[in-house]
Amino acid sequence: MEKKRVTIKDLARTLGVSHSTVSRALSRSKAHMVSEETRVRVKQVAEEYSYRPNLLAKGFATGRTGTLGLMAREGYQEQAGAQIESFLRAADERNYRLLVGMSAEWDSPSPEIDQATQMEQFVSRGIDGLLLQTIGDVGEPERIRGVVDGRIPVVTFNYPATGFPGVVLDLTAGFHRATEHLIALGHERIGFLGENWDGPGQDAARGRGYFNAMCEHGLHPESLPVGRHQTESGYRLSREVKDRFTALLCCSDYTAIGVFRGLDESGIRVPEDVAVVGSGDSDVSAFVTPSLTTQSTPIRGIAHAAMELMKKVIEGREVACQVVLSSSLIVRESCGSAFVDRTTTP
Amino acid sequence: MEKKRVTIKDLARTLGVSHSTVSRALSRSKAHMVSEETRVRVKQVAEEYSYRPNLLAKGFATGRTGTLGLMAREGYQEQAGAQIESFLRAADERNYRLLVGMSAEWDSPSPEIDQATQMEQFVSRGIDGLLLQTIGDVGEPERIRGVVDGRIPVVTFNYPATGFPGVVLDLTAGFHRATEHLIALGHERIGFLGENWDGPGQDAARGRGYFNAMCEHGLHPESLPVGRHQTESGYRLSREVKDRFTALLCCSDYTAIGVFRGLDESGIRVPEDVAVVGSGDSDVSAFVTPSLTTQSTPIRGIAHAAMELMKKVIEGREVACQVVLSSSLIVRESCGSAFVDRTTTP
DNA sequence: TTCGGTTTTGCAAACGTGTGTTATTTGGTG
DNA sequence: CACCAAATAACACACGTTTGCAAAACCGAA
Repeated sequence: MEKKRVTIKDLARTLGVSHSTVSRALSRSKAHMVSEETRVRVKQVAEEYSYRPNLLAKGFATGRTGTLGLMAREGYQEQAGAQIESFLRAADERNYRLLVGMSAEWDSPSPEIDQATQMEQFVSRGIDGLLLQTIGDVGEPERIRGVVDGRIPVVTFNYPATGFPGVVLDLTAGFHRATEHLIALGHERIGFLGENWDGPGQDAARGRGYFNAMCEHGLHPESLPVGRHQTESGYRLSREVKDRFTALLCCSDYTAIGVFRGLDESGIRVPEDVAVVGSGDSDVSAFVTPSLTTQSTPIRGIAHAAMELMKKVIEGREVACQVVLSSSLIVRESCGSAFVDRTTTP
Repeated sequence: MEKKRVTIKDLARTLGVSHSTVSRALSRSKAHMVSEETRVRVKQVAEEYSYRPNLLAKGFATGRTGTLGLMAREGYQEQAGAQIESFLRAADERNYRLLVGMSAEWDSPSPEIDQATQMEQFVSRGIDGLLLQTIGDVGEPERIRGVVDGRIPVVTFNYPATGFPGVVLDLTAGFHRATEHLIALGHERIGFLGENWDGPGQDAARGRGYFNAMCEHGLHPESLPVGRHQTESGYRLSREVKDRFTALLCCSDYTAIGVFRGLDESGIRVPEDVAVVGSGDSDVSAFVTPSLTTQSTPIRGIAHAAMELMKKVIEGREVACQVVLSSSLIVRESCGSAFVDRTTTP
């Protein structure tokens, strides 16, 4: 262990030139050209000695590291992972490495480093930009500013933060559409399994779509807060509400699967007795029984859009625009298809 | 943008001391103590000017960065993400940051950077150690050695690589047990949905357990290779094999869910007609109908074990041991429980 | 040959921090 | 007061790379 790596100076010595020449030969700087002859000579020797630049030193000297920070939020067990995966791919394709952090929100078992500290560490490590999963709570933009302080570009995703460029999925419109879909099918008692719509977060964004659609049709909206473990929460809630609703909107496909189970155990059929809508269009949603009508959330699209935005911001071609991606409703079996009269008050 | 950060020299200037004194005051080096008085003075001024050390420079100077590299394998859509998440937590708890990379295996849409290049970039960026998801193919240890060359500690997970310390889950024993469970329930025609058992990879490790158990009971093992998208593959395969088997072992819970759907559409009931076993014990597995008998794969345990091992290796207290974690079988509904005579040849 | 201009190369400083060596101060004791 | 040891601070260099500036080499033309 601890073998010494070949440096630019080593190459210079064996080549009999100065180390600055070697540096220039390897990194095609426009000013101060190096002759074609020495360039090939340098490259050949570098290859021969299998020279690998010390990117730490390089970043230190230039101020750019080719590394981006990704701060994700914990919470959605499966989704968070898939999202990180998408970002990894998107970054990779643009030749960026990713320093990944995740801030715990709920039941953190040990005293972990808080988000601000983590972000500061990222900045101190010389990231070229920060991809930040926002949750849209009050004071969030100020908090970000406090840490980053305009030193490095930030691109947010999941929720807009005023003053920062970001990518946002129009969950509100998506759930508005989903709710109207249910209403068009004749449903009136429609429940929303998610946090209340006047708070921050993604669930609330969905909730507002639901809330608006309900109000527009003179229906009474009602939310049932979902806890940490989505599938289990869906199960539990569905057993609690039983026959109070003819349709349930879930903020995650996994919640919907929990609902399936809970209703099944109560002898309630989906979609005949109760319609269920999910969100996420995860791999399984097409294959559960009944297959799940769900709001698509294009996590790859988000990652790509965020990376493109980041590139623009780094190059100074963009300052604070919001890229809004729309989500579509994927209709499958879990809501039925025919119009059914479900009026209970004769 | 591009605001200048406060450096150690700035502090030294305002304090009227040398920068080395400031450095020593902030990083309690054992030799060359600094007086308690100046220490508090320095700390106070550092706080006042909200000094943040340049970790890039620090890493450059010391050779240690407090960053670990995590090279994951793409493939298991949901699982890869969850695994990264577990590692993030485990690293965070030990005050390490994570540079994460993921190597594409199958249908990479664009010419991405290959694994070796990525690993070299990680090393060049000065990681203190590499957490490497191995797949156990031939020549893997040599390839790793070629890149890392004994310069930084490596801890593998998922599959042993000779010469490297690692954490491995005993999938073989797990599937051996699962197979025996099915045999004990009276099954004889048991199919394995996964790559063949003589190849590399996790599926094969599971397959060997299946293979051995079958042979030990004089039964004929058969594998059906699963493609990229697990849920869909489970669906497709289950429709192809129809009534050739009375039990199916899946390498992922999601494959099992696909199987559920496929069998259901063919009018085959689970578990009455066909028993199904999954792997992963994902959140949904307890809530699908029927709930899934599955092999637990403690991804958090793997992450924690790998991090503990990494710490030991970095400190030089360990060289090349393999930590073997065992997986248990979680029995639920999808295999039935009573012994049923399923002999078809009268 | 000498000159001017262009291309190529070398020198040296800089980036921020850590640390070995040396110089200074401090404090106690004879 | 003088002296020595211990504690503390300063000086200087190192880490590997980039880059502005100056020097050198080259080349063609007067």
